[in-house]
Amino acid sequence: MTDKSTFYTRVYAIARQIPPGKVTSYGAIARALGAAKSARMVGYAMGNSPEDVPAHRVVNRVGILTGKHHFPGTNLMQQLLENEGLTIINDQVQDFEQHFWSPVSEDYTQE
DNA sequence: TGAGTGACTGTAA
DNA sequence: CTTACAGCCACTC
Repeated sequence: MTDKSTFYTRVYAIARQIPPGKVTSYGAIARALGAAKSARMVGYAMGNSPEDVPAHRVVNRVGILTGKHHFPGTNLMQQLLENEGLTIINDQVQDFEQHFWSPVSEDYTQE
């Protein structure tokens, strides 16, 4: 715990960069860190993510709130996303690709 | 030190 | 189209 150079810390750094009203996938964050195969670790890291990390903006590759059960509330994650202006139906983000935000795309120029 | 686990992803049938 | 299986890395006990 004394060393913050863990993989988790890097995940938090990316998660904090997620703008409001946007969502991303675990694989996208993992890929941004250069460890695309460690997507599971990303989700696992979210379980220990501090409150300053919008973990509710992180979903799986299909836009489903896979980690909503890890939130204190039953549907808190969904409520938070809806509060961001997103539409959640059946624990799934509607127009996920439309609200998808890539952590690596921040270096790219928006078209 | 070793084995187990996981908020995932991609490919196959 | 849907369902199933295997791989993968980093962390904890």
